[in-house]
Amino acid sequence: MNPVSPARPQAKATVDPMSSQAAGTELPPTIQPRPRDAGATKARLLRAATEEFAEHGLAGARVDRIAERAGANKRLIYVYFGDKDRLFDAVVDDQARAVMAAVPLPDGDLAAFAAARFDYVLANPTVRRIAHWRAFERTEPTEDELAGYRIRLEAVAAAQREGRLRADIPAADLFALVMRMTESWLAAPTALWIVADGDPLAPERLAEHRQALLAAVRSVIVG
Amino acid sequence: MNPVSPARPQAKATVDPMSSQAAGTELPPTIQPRPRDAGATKARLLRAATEEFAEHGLAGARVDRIAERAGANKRLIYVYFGDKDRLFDAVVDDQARAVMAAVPLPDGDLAAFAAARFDYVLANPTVRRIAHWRAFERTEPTEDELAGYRIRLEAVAAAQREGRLRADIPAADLFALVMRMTESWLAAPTALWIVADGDPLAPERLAEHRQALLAAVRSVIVG
DNA sequence: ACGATGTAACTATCCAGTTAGATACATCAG
DNA sequence: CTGATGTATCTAACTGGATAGTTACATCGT
Repeated sequence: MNPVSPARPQAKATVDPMSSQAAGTELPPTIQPRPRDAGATKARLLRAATEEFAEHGLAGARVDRIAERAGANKRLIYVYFGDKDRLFDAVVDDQARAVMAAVPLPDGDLAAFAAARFDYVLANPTVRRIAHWRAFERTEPTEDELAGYRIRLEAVAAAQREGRLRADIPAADLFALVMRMTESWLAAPTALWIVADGDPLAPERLAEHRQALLAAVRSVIVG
Repeated sequence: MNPVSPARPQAKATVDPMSSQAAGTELPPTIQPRPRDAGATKARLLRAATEEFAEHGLAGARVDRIAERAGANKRLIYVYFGDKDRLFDAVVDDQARAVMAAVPLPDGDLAAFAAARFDYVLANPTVRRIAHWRAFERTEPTEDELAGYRIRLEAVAAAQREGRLRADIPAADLFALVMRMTESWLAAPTALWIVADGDPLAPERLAEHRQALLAAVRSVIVG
């Protein structure tokens, strides 16, 4: 690759920001060298990547920006995660696992599920953005994710058999409908938000929508 | 503009692919020069851009690929549309206008609206992808779009006043819910599709979901 | 002294946007 | 009808800046 570049000595002394007896008056003002902690650094990188990917998507995200946000060196991304794509996968898996854990489907109670999911997505906006970008850029769900959906679908089917949920709609369709409904306000087109005047994200407005959402879900699930 | 370029004679003869008495045996084998038609070229570019942006988003789309898909020269994108961003805007506007025209909300009949929207999105997959990418990358709805939503919202509100739609949910919320429901199957996570076995896009399956969707919408809109 | 952790500088590639034309077609002068 | 001239349409090749990924070291903890 780079056959002609034999060492570059003493370059160090000229730029080392740590050397205390540096020539100038420039005593480095409390640049703590940060205690080394691979786990913490990796976690900071994952967090930074989550924000960056949420904002810009896979293609729009910049590896340099991720390193900067994490206050870590770019190289570490390649050490810990491999490359940009696998970092994205790591972020996606992490987010998917977090939602699955935070929003269960107790006893196939889709109304409770809808409420929990609305609250979670409201509190964690990145989840929705990551999920959507993932759906477009890449596919390949993880085994964890499949298992999560399998459990939820079985819970819905059981509740249908026991008459607690309407049975004239397939379990998957019913679940997909309700899941989608939970995002209807937060994912609504900007134009709709503008036309429906008032701040769409004001706490009272969100509370009002939450009630509307739950009323609608209740209507759907009983038939 | 071009102060130092006085005429440019006979350069032509050296490369003219049309000159029938060209030296070599290389008779250009039916490379039709394509009749010049600015409108058609522009339309081909817009169509190609729509596909490219739908597949890759704004950041992921490649201007060179768009030109190639259109069978046109890259330069023409800059002549006709300005730059990549404005080409994206053109695509978004075009798609938004198309959906607005194709999916009306007659008399605030949300069930009919849901059916029409489901059918349209099914037949035009790019619309959904473009809309989603737009929501993330850029905002700024057009005046046409605002007007479209205003009309639809008023139709819903009117139907609510006349008792044809439930009135305990704000018009905007009800509309957002129904609109979102129409995409629940097509936008469902891959994992859900896999877990609910069978081909999710098979005609019979789609017909089944369509029925489920309409049943659910009917439940929602009456209360 | 050795592996794990960290850093700055570098490179090869890609890609949006530009330059400098070339070709088709219309119109008009002779 | 004929060639000259202007204009809209189209093209290949280039450029400068950005960006993913690498190299060659440095330093810490043990």
